[in-house]
Amino acid sequence: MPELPEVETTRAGLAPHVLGRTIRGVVLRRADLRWPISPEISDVLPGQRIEAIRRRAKYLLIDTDAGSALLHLGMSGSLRVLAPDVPVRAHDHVDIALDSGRVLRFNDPRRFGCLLWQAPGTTHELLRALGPEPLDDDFDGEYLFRASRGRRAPVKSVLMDQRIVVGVGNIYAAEALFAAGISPLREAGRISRERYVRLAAEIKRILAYAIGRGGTTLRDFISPDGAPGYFEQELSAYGRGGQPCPTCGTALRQALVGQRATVWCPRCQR
DNA sequence: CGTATTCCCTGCACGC
DNA sequence: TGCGTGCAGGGAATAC
Repeated sequence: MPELPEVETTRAGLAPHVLGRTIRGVVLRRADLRWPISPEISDVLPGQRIEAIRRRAKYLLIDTDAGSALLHLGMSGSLRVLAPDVPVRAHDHVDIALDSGRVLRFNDPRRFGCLLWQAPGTTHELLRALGPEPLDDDFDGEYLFRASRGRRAPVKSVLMDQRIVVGVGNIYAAEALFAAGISPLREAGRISRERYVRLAAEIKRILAYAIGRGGTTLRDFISPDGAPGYFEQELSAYGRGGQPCPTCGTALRQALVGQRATVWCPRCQR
């Protein structure tokens, strides 16, 4: 389940292997992902040089002068740089062969991911309405406070709304709310500026920490075992429903919020 | 407009 | 052992 930290570590791990490389060819084994893979991936990419690899929200952008590949890992996607003779496995949908002799391979069992095309100088429709990056300076408590005025939805749903802020998925929403002492059920429009300042700070802290951890697991990006793990041991709330709160020992509660499994401490989070 | 719900897909953890 | 069932989840699409 790639969340923002996993996407960022993927970007950073790929960069030294793909920057400045020319694409030799593309092999498409299966095109029906979330949406059909754009034809430009096969038709335009070969022969192009990779000028940059960027991240926006949980999307990766691989830039060339002819346009950009826009890729989302969905819930189960992974990108690895491999020697050309590494056998193809189940769900290896796309290979992008590089002039280094290596292959950039996209695997996605559940096919919730996508691989689309963004023309030069344009912004893809999927990226247009996105909110700020949580680690950028324009995202802070004051911003969250203003963006949430009048919103009656639970704060967790608002945090996970990509138009408000990108890249805060189920895991990190749960962890940040726990760290900030805010109940995920609380009406977003009724939370004080002060508490949003704390929440924004916790979001930044936890994401930055996870990116730092991801970086260490991804050092060996070429190995077949390149999948980044989360710091599962270190999660305080996510996936721990029924277990004692790490702070006060009260049993953590679990319920659906916006159709997402949600865990919180009824004592520490108000 | 904001909010709630549904759906896409496969692997895995269960229980019998 | 093997099957069926339910769940997980990002986020667009749809329904209110």
